[in-house]
Amino acid sequence: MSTVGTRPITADEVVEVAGRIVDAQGADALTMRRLADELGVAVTSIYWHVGNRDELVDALVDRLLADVGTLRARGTTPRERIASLARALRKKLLDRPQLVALAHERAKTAVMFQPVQDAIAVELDAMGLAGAEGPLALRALQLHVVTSVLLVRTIDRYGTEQPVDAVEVFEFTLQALLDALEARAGAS
Amino acid sequence: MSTVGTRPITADEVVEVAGRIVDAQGADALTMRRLADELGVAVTSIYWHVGNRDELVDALVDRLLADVGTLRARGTTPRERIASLARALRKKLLDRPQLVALAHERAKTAVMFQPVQDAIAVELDAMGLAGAEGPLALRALQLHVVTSVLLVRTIDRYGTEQPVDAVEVFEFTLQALLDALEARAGAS
DNA sequence: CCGGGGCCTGTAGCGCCGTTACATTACGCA
DNA sequence: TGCGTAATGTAACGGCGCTACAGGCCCCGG
Repeated sequence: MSTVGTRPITADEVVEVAGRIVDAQGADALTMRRLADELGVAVTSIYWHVGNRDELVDALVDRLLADVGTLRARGTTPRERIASLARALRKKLLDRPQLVALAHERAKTAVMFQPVQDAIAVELDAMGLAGAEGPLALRALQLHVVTSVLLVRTIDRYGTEQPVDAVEVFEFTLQALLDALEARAGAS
Repeated sequence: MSTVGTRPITADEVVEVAGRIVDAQGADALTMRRLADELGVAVTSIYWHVGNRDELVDALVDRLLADVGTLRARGTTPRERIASLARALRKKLLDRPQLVALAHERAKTAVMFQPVQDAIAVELDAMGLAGAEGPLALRALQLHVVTSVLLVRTIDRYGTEQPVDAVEVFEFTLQALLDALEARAGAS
C-alpha cells in the first residue's frame, strides 16, 4: 500500500505499547508480530527502532527501574524507614507483576532492587550494623521483597489449608528480619 | 524405514529422557522434536505416550515431588527439626534448579512444598503455636525456602557489591524466622 | 531543478516451535 | 486367517523471532 500520510512511529511509542501489552496480557503475549499489528506497522519497523526482542524487554525493565528510583524513605527511626522502603518497593512492583516476572526471567531481578539498595544501606549504617553484616542484611531484605512480588501470581492456591493473606506473610517475615537486624546491631 | 526390530518406547522412558534434557540444558531446551531425536523416535510417538508438552512437564514435576516426599525431620527440639526440614528441602530442590523453575512457571511452586508442609505443621504445633498463627508461619517458611531456590540462578550478579554467600543469606532469614516463631510461641 | 543518501517501512522468506490429520506397520487374539 | 488396536511415521498448519532485500520519503548539496 502507499505509505503517503502514514505517521512514522518512534522507539518510545514502541516501548509504550509493548508495556501495555505486557501489563494487560502477560509477557508471553508480547510477540513482535502482535506488537506490530497493535502499532499498525510492519514487523521490520519495530526491529529498526528497538533492535530485537531482548532490547525491547530491556527498555521495558529500564522504564520500571526509573519508576522505582523515585521511592523515598519515610519515618523517624531506621527500622521504620527500612520497613517503609521495603513496603513501598513491594507495592510499586506489585503494580506490574507481569513486568517483574519478565525482568526476573532476564536475570535483572537484582537490578530492580538497586535504586532502594543504597537508601537501605544508609539506614542499616544508622542502626550501627558492622560492615561485614551490612551486605548480608541488605541481601536478605532484597530477596524478601523481590520474591514476595515474584510469587504473587502463584500464591493463591496452596493446597487445602485456608488461604493466608499475602500481605500478612510479607509483614511477618519483614518484622522477623528487622528484629534480627536490631538484635545484631544492639549486640555489636 | 522399516520398523522391524525397533523397540517400543514407554511413557516412563519419555519422562526420564525429558528430565535429563531439562537438568542438563534447561527448560527451554526441552522441545518435542529434540526429545524425539534423543529417543530415536518420531515426534508423534511422544504425543501418543504423554499427551502434550504440558502433561509431560506435569509428569516431570510429579517425579520431583515424589523425591521431595521422602524427606524426614532430624534433631531433638522443634526448632532444630524445622530448620533441618527447611535445609533438606532446599538442598533437594537445589539439585534440580531447572526443574524447579519449570514447576514455578507452571504455577506448581506451592505443590512442591506440600510434602514437608505437614511435617513442619507438626513441629509448629509442638512449639505451642496457636492455631491462627500456624498457617502464617508455615507460609512464611514455605516462601523462604522455595524462593531461595528460585533465585539461585539470578543470585550471582547483583550490582557492584561484593557477593554474599547464598547459603549465608538463607540461614540469616531462616534463623530470623525461627526466632520470631519462638518469641510468639513463648508469648502466647 | 535534480540527484543522491540518510531514514523508515514493506514483502517474502528461513528455521524453529507445538500440534495434528492421516497413512502405515506390528502384534495379539479369535 | 482375519481383524482390531497399539505404536509409529510422513507431512503439514499456524505461529514464533529474525533478516535480506527492495523501495518509498525527505532533505541537502550541486
